[in-house]
Amino acid sequence: MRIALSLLLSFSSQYNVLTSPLVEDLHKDGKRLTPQRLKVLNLFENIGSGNHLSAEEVHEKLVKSSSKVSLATIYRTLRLLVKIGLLHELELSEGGHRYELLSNETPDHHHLICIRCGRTEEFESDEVLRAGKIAAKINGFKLIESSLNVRAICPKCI
Amino acid sequence: MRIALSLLLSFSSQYNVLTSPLVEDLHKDGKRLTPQRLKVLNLFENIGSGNHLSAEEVHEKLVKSSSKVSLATIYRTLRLLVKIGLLHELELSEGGHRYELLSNETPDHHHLICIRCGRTEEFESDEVLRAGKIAAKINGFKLIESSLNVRAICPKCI
DNA sequence: CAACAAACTCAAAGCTATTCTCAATAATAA
DNA sequence: TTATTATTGAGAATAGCTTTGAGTTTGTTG
Repeated sequence: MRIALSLLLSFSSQYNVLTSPLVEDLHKDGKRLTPQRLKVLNLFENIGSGNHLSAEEVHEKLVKSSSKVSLATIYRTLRLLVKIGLLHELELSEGGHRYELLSNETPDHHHLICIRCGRTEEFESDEVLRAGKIAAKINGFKLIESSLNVRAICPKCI
Repeated sequence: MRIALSLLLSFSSQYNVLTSPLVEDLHKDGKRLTPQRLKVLNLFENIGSGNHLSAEEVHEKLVKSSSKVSLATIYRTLRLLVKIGLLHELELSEGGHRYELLSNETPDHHHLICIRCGRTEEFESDEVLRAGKIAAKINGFKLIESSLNVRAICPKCI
């Protein structure tokens, strides 16, 4: 078991940019780097940024790749990774949160969501960001985040 | 009781544009115009379009104005009014649906939502609509609705 | 006005996403 | 290596919103 983890670690540090900041951030807080946390993070790195998974989907995917991680742990891990700043949490309208890799290169973006299958595409738009900023200012609100959710039906589901 | 309803009806038809189409739509389907349905619709007309209530809020307001309508009925009525096309259903992110009067004069609009108290302001933006339309087209999606939800904190809650 | 299905109320039950519990396990620091 | 203590797994519990059921009331139509 010890050997397996070492392998996992060295593998990760070769291929995953996020592993070492993760380790540091965790240890700073007396937290631990566990195989489960790595598995979740690796999953997001493998599917790449621009993909959005719910806790349930993360769970499914890990189970399918014969990496069983309990759902409770996934919820805990997702929260942790969001706090650390490695994942970004979206709140889509059709119930439930989704998560995506937060990389520095990814600017603020919006989502095109298929209401049938949940497929999500993202796009950027300065105009949209500007509109949100202006609306908040006019009403005296303190802006947190503005996201355009375009509800639509994707080609496969039409 | 019969008298009360007649009064309500004639009152409604003088002041509420929506009552007669409501009656027709209902009867067409063998459905009935009940005082409860009128009360819900009147509430939305009184607060005017541009206000968004959850089922729970509709319930509260009716109870306060000493018009007790059960919560179950409110849920059923809201669904009905949406189906008929008199109300528009929003799905905001922080859980739960909200409803607003759908009038022909109200163009597509977006929402500025206080994440603390739920206060919601609306605004319009052609740029935003255009951005949604373009995104859907590029990805081959069939557009249903695009709404910009600006999550923010309102002056009272800061 | 009477008959009858629709709709109402109240309360209980359902969802569904998330959190909690706690014994068992395992990552870390010394 | 060992002690310490964070973390895990599994399922039960929660929370909030929503729906359903049973029994009663009430629009509506002829």
